[in-house]
Amino acid sequence: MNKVRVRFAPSPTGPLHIGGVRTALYNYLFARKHGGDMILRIEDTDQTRFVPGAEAYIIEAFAWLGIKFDEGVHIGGPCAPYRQSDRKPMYREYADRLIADGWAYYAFDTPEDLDAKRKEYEAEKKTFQYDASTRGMMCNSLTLPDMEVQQRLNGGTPYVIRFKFPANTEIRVDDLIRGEVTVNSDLLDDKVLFKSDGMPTYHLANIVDDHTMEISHVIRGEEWLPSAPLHVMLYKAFGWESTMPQFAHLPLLLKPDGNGKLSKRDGDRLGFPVFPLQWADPATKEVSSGYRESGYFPEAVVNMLALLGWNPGIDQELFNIDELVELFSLDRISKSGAKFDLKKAHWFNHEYLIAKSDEELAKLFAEILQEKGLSADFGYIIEVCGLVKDRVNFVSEMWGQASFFFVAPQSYDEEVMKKRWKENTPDIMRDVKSILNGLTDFSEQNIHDALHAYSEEKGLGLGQIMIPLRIALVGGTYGPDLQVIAHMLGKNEVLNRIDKILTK
RNA sequence: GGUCCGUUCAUCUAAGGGUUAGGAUUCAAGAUUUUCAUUCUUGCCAUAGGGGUUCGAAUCCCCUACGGACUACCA
Repeated sequence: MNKVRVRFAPSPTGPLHIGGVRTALYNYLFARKHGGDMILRIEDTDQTRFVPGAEAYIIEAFAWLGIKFDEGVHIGGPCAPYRQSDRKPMYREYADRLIADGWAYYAFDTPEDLDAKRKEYEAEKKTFQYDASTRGMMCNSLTLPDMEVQQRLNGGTPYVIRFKFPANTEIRVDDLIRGEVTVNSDLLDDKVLFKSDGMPTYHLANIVDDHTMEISHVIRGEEWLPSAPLHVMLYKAFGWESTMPQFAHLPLLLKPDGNGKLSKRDGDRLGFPVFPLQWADPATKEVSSGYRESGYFPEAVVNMLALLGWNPGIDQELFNIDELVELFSLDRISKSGAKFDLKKAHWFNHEYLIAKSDEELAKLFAEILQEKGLSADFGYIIEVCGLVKDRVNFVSEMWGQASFFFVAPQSYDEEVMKKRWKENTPDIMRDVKSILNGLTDFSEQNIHDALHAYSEEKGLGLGQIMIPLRIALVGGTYGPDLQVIAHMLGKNEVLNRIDKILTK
């Protein structure tokens, strides 16, 4: 087998969609698994859809995710340039070659002509297709006398170059995921390969680039399956059949609710990111959320994405990227589309969060504290993180679980107060205050022993003591062990907080 | 409309003709926790429908239904 070389080839028309990220990930895993190369190529043949910043966004997104390329626009390589607009001069000769060999022809039909034709057909409830059955009545180098064609070409009349599909031919695409797909050429239209603006279309540029870059496997989304026969025919037309890459068309990522392909709007509508990084549309200023900014760990996103449409066939679900590389294989990719599951995405992030060290989390949490204008001993923050990490899915949720470690509660959960703050509670709290005040060593053990002794002495249920005390210290009935909290806050703070709730 | 692809619990999926159809997430219950969460245990929940082939079908074939993609001088 030749060396594995795969590419991810996005269009810089906006932020990278999470489905595209998955496609890139599968390419990456496949390349690593087989010791091959992973290439980042930018397909910007449509100048009208170019969005500034999109290319940089794509590169930054992969850097964040830890998906590394061996060659590409950002790092160069033996097949440079890797941006199709920079490769523009080389495509023309390939189009000419196709024409010379009778695989393509010039077409002079204007967009208006084509539009009119389509309308005409539509009126008869038919669909117009530029193909073997209709090209004879259109304005092209097949119907015009050679001289006129030359005149038009020389005179600067706009034209496109179309692929000339042979009539009634079965075209077979061998897909690594779907098996054999056969289509009759009569169903395909004479696709434009070269546009009137001098740029190739995706189809031409793609095949030329994949060939010259010696791509061995084309792993891309299922939306490309319908044009795969054209691509196969192009390889044939160029005489590159023997080195044609193998195809693998990935199932689509679907909306979590209802049906259809996951789209940009779904994210905002359903509250989850569709993009790896936050993106502000330069034209509309509209901001779309990103996984990074939402607090997802890149490893969690990679793990989750890897399992959306592929699985290793074992019960394990948590894998780091090296394990994924080790286990990955194209034949375990499923054929049907996968719906994004927000809850499971949260779970993945939770698993990666609790696997992190308290210190790592403390670094992240310290940033949040800083934003709130709070500071604390780093050792203390580490301890807090250790206490609350298994209760959250995101670092950003830690504040909600741990604010009382840094500031006294500003309010008390009313519902809990109503239920738990009884008539005799103030008296109990006063007792508790003086008991705690009497402790010289404010250790967890001492606090525990003192409160238990008090409970027995007075014949009070622990709940009557501990829950009000918890409300005083925390603000509600949640949080880690109360003795631990009290110890960490320190005697003065504990006494102050009891005072505060008593005088409220 | 046409072409192509697809269809196992709510969701991601396992089971490459023979299992009580397995796991994970979600949800629910119980245990633990003086709180909340964690954790543990348990439970609920699926082969789209109909025909074949076969001793035997989630698995192979056909039809139907449903879903999706594509159908641009966009990728």
